[in-house]
Amino acid sequence: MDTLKLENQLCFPLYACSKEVVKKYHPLLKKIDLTYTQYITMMVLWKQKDMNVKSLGEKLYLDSGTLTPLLKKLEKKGYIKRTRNTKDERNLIISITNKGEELKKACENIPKQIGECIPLSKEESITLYQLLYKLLLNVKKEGKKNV
Amino acid sequence: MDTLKLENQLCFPLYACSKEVVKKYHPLLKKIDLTYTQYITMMVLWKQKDMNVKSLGEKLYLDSGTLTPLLKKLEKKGYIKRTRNTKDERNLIISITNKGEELKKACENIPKQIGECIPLSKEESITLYQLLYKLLLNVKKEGKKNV
DNA sequence: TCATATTAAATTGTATATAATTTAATTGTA
DNA sequence: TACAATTAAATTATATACAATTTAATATGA
Repeated sequence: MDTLKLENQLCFPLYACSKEVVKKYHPLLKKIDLTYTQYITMMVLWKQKDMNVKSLGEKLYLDSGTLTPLLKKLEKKGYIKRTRNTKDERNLIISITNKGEELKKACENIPKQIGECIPLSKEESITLYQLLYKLLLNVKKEGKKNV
Repeated sequence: MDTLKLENQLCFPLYACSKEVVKKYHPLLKKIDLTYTQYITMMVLWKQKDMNVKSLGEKLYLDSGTLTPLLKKLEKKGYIKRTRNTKDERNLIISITNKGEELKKACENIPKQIGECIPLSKEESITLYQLLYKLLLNVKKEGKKNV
């Protein structure tokens, strides 16, 4: 078996799937002027109102190189505030604004609309979800070992 | 259930997993001065020696906006040639060079090394692979319907 | 034929991503 | 207390991604 064929890779459908599914979000998110990355950032903040950039990055698997410009955009749109922690000025605290809270209402139908695009049964979706998290959490852990 | 929680999304672990796994390729590909996207492009060309940009893009789920600069880089490295189809000058034919063929040898151990980073059993990997392709092929089809 | 439509790449503009480096603040310790 | 080490963001450099537009070539049909 040729291990260097695209069809024999596990990584490629992962990579392609991710892009195709994220693409499905674009027309829905465009209406509220959010990108996918901005959307998942807001999702974290809808649950936890305050958070520094590092914790946000750990949840989202993103680093400050991606988050710094993204958070400045969200601040400009009025959804978040960026303030230094007075106890430790190294930490930038991201906090959600009222306008940011309200944005959640405009997003309420998105998961259902995306769900309708996913051509998998409920059982298949659950299996996929579990396998992805198993992979994600353990690959991540391995990565940290090397640091 | 709050559908707008990161933990309740199927898309997020897909997005995060894809990035984390692709990241595992970087140290391996760095040795041969390839990026992941360049690597999967070469993978297609190792199997099929000649191909226009459109077909390549369909296989890789990438458009000319991504491929044009990428292919120019691969040409500069000497792994491919870019020539216009004389029968139809709109088509740019991408063909692999001898140097490009030889590159395959240097990549032979990569799939095994990546495989060792994937914390899934053989059965789990197969299940994941099948679910991803089921998702990929049908989401893609739906996308095309709208064109 | 010749204007129109279609097609394939390339280009443009915007937004990620990430490795590596830098800056500034804080911690730990000799 | 100094001062090295560590930490958190920001910055820099490079490479994707992709929607939308443009350009050039080809196909189509009145």
